[in-house]
Amino acid sequence: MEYNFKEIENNWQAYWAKNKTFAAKDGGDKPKYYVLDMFPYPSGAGLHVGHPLGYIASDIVARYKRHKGFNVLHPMGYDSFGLPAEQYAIQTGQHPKITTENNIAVYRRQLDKIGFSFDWDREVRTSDPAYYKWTQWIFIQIFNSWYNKATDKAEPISSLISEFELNGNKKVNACCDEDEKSFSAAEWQAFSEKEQSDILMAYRIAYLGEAFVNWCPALGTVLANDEIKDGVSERGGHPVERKLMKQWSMRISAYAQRLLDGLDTLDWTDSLKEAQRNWIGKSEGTSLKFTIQGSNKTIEVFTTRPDTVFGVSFVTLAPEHDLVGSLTTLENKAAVEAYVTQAKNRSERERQADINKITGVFTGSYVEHPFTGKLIPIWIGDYVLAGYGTGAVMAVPAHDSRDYSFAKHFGLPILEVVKGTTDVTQSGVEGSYDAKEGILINSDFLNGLQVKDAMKLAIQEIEIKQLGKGKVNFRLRDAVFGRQRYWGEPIPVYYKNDIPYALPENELPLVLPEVDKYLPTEDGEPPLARAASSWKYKGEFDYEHSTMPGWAGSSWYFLRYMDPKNSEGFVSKQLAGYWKQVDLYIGGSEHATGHLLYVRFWTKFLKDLGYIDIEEPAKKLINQGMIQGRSNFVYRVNGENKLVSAGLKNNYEVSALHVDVSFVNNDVLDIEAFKKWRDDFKNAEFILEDGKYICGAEVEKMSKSKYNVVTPDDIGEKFGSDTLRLYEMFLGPLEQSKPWNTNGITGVHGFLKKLWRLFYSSLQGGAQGAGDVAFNVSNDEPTKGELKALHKTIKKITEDIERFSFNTSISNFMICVNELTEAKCNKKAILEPLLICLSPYAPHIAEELWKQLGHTESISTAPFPDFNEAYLVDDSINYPVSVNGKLKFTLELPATLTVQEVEAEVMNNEQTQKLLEGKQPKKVIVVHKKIVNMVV
RNA sequence: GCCCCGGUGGUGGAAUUGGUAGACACGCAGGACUUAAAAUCCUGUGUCUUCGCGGACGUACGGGUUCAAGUCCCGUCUGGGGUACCA
Repeated sequence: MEYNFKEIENNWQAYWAKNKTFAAKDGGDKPKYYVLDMFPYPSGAGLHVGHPLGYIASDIVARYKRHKGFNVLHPMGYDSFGLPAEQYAIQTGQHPKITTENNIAVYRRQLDKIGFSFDWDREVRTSDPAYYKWTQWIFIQIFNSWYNKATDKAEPISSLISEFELNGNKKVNACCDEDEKSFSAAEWQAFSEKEQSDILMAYRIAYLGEAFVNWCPALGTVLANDEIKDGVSERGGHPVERKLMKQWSMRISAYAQRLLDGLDTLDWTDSLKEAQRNWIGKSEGTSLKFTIQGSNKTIEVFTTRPDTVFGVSFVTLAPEHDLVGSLTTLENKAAVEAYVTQAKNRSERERQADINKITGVFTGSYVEHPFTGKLIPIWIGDYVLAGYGTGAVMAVPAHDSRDYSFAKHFGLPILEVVKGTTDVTQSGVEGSYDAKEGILINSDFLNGLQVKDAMKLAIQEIEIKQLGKGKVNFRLRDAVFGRQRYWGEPIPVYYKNDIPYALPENELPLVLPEVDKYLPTEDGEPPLARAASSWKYKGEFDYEHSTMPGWAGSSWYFLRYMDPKNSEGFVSKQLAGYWKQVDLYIGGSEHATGHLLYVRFWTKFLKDLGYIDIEEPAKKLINQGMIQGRSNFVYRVNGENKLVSAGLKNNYEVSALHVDVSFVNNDVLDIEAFKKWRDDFKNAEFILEDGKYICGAEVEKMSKSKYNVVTPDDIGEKFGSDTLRLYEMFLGPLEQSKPWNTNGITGVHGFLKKLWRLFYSSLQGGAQGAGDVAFNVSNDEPTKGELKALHKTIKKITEDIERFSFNTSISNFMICVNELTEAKCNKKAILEPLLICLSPYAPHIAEELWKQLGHTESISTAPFPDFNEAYLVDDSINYPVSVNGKLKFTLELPATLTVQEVEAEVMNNEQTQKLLEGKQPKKVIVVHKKIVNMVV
């Protein structure tokens, strides 16, 4: 029987589905192991070969852990709310639900074909009302919570209300909007319901607030920062502008410190943790007040360099700063007003476009230096951001590059206060000295101190003089939570007398209503405003018209898989307690600062409220690299219907055209297929080299428009899924990005055929046809060599899986099969354990051969073979002998020899004598069982 | 600019704690089987040099540490990713 992968793979996929082979049990004696993939957005294009890369890796781990005796949870689902389906709906009028369901069906078929061991009974879809009911429920919990800094966790809003009733807000230490006024208990009682609601809103973790958002007029929606690239929307490339809008937001900033601290407990890559640290952007410094000349008002700045306070040569305010109006003197009024208007109207895009253009204007006013009393001019500049710190900076041009550029541009003084490697005040020296190293000079009481010590002392002095205090700032902003779109979870809120109320939990889910069109209304309201007039709470009160952003559903889905059918809660406490954290999470690095921050945030929140026990969603995380496409080109002679082979293109004026990679094999074009592809090439003339048309090639992103998309289906059709799985792993390290090419696929396919032949061979050796050979496995005792080959492989494979080095495992399997083929080994005692090792990688062929060996149960839970060191011990060791570190020859010596005996053997050796030419080596180094090195 | 990760044959890549660089696979060349092809099998394949034995060089580049460096340290070049006026 030949290796008929098609039949084998179909049979076993049907078997697994029918027998629910991979269903996870919610408990039992086995230790649990949770392997999770980032679930896909089901796009219309289906899966391409890049998608399964991570899924194959996680599937190998899941299957391996089952062999190792774990109760494995390995689920899959769909992040099925999203803009593409909505865009499609806008264009075609088809309901996004329909498109989404169709796309999911395609994904499912493609996934099934690859033979993943998912527990499909636990599938979740974020767009399913039974799922988003709980997304909405969690939103309500967040809405009904505030962040208590005293206990450093989220608490129910009811505890805050009680405190307000008792003591007002004087003793409350919360993460809330800045500029909250203080009030007493009596004042609280006297506030109207609307006033109370507004105050509470400033404390809620999910809150309705005014926020500058990235408004995209063309899409009629608000975009997150990570949806904007180069000032235009990532999708569609439309211009984006800054606009102040009422928006639902999440107070993720309350969790900044915990999000930062938690990173230390995680087994994630350094680069990913670093990306999150930068995003959170903690900076320690101090606030400092500058008194305005001729006034009792002050300007408060935030600085991380209080040590350089004697180097301040001006103060810069953001154009939006409150004091701008009152500080401007009469003669500067016109210039300042013009500047402020211009700066405010500059969209984010324009600001980014001319990032290096320095602009600013002098107010005409001065502040007094807090220590020297010297007068310092107040400027306005849009390099200062209104939303960060206090919206004002003390400018120290000698030691801050932005202040430096500003000072240079406007001819302001530059005072050196830190003696570093360069003196910025010297002519010819360009740029500031920003390093936090050096000795303080020109700085009164700080003179002679190191920067670090000067910082401490400066803060101390500032605090004593009550000019300000040490402070920590975070770059992390609250996340806007509303989208003016249709295809998302409705926010479960209604409005009564202009006050937002959360829906009662027993009225969930608030189902997405039908609309006539998926566009904003004429007056700019979101699509949900198009819902029938009956779509009102209690038939009377308007619902919120925004929907949730894409990250809502994905911020807790890992919990739902634990208890997917639960109708009483988002997850039961008991099952959350059983499955706990994700043990291994695999997904793309593009989610480094989006999804992976939000899911950590929600996890911490749910823990604070006692629903789950874990602080972090995923212990270990691996980013699989991107699989890039490899595009092929043909070269058309300009103005003619003539195509030139790549090697000859320099002889002509040509333009390169993308050609569908399915007509190209090893860069050779299938001319007949190509002619049929597009009518305009039907009569084209081809200029060949060596009788072939050679295409040009380039590595690019895999995309439809570049005709370089390769789907797993094609490979599966030609070589089978086991080959696809092995090949994707064989390409290189999981985390590395690499272009897809099928050049080596025959190698892994050949390996599987060779494995098959170990079981189905007449064992005549040498060249043999693929004739009809019977299953032929013997029960003979294995030889020492065969056992060594097997156990070497068990050892390597185990180590490889534990460190997620899947590409090297495949090599090791190849080596093993090569050795067994060489030894003509068809012994059950060797082949049976080998099959178990291989089954996580190539499960179909493993199941089939396992069955042929006489087993009636699936191979999937067969215990992983134990590795026995004894089989690996060699009787002799092949010592490399080198002179001055350069290898000269190798010497086979008994393993029992001691270091001294090895040295003696080497020295007495003929070849050594020849090399030394009678001289004595200065030194001989023998590393036992490793190497011998002589120094001469 | 800053932060992170890389740079090894014609190609993908291996070398886990410093210890025989190039495993495994592709490609290429030659050969066997075949009327032929496919499939399969065998041999060779880092570069230079030599008829050959062999020798020299070799992990982006320049230094250093070490008996020994792809691996550790310093500097430079270069590719990829993240981030961007965050005071």
